[in-house]
Amino acid sequence: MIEIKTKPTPEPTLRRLPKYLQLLALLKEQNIEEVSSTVIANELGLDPTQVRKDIQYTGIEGKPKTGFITTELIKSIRSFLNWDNITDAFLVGAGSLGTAMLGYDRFKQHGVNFVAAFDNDPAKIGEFIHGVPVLSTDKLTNLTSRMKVHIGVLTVPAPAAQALANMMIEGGIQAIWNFAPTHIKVPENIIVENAQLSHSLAVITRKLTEYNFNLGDNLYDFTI
Amino acid sequence: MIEIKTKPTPEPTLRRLPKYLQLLALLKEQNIEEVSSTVIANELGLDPTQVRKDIQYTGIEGKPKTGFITTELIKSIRSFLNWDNITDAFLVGAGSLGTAMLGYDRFKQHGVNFVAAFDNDPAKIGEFIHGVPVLSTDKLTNLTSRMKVHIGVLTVPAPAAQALANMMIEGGIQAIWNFAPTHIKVPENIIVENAQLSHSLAVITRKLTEYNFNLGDNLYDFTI
DNA sequence: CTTTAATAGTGAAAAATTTCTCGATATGTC
DNA sequence: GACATATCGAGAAATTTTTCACTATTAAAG
Repeated sequence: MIEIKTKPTPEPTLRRLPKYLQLLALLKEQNIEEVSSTVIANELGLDPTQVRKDIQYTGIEGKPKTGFITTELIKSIRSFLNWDNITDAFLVGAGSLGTAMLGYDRFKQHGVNFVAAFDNDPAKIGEFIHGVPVLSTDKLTNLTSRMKVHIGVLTVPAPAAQALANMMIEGGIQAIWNFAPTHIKVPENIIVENAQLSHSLAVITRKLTEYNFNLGDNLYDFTI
Repeated sequence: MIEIKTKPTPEPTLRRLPKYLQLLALLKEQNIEEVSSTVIANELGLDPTQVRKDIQYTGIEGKPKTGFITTELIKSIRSFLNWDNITDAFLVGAGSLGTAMLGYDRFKQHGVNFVAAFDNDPAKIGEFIHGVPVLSTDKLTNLTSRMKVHIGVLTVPAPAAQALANMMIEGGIQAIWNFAPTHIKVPENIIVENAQLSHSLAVITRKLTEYNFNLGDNLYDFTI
């Protein structure tokens, strides 16, 4: 008996893979046909071994001395992330952030296709935003299950977030991309990816403080 | 001689601290005066020790059996993140995402104050978006240095990102919050926080794939 | 054809982060 | 006032992630 256990991919790796894609797109534009981990690492300020290990997760093999074929590497990463298939998604909350996201062309390159947006504002319901129909949140649960949508993007104010998340979960959603500035509680089997601005901002504001405190170095020595 | 070396705060900790603030705001609303690491951990699905260690970075002390005083804990975290001071910031790129960010009230709670936006679209220059004046990107370098602005938010298309980042750096910017879907190269002493949607999306789409592949468990055994 | 240089791939080491264990202390109860 | 209980704080252990060291392979130069 052979037992194969698939380890989940480390999250840090998943967050770096799109960076490689961004760079690879530039290289492809310049008709650079081969690329090595070393080049990617130098370009992005990372360690070459780390890049190589990240790439290995996607299953592609490189050749010593030359590295990887640019177009194949792109394919491999995109396929690994499932960005070469179209996945339907709902957007919940058609405010300014939600509207910006509906108009964000780039999602198409990542396989995300917004089939409907939901809002509770009667003025918005029935309208189309960037070609996507805005529906009443009343229909959220029902449509999630009927259309078998697996990704829900939550761009609503904090107080509304949990209830709307629950509705999607009831409808069988598998993953919630949470932009609402609040924590949402979900069953274990639901994937939640938090994309709150504040999380990211905290890194900046604290690092700025530490940086200015330490005057350009992470070490601050003083003598008494 | 006593030598004190300040270690930088781990990034994972910085990203969790705002989560605690979100929860603490809810507890405060409910007039809950004391809160323990255990409660926070349970509420957010984290480990109590981890919560305690994160909180310790902010310098506050708790009491056995009861925990922390809610309002003081909020103060401590906010102060640690420097969210109790107002920091001026520039927004570069007044597109739909940029506009959404200028209208995002919540930044005031985090001490971020947009003093100007920059764009190269003549139709936008001279206008005000959510009360913030839109200026020509020609003035970016000069104003960054004259106004001593330390945070620049980059919400432009990929091809424009590097040049505009360079202009801010030339003007003496210290931190760039990069929403442009591309990597930007900066000198070592500049803080770059990448907030690209694609990084976050990759986690979702891959996890969905792994989840569906493994049918609800991270282990998939089969026998030959 | 041999030598040199660059890189993939692998396993080990190191570093960072998370989780566990335990003693000390505060709160409330019998 | 003694006792049970919950939590903090600190150090140790475990886990995860990154980096290092080495071998094998390929391409190109001499």
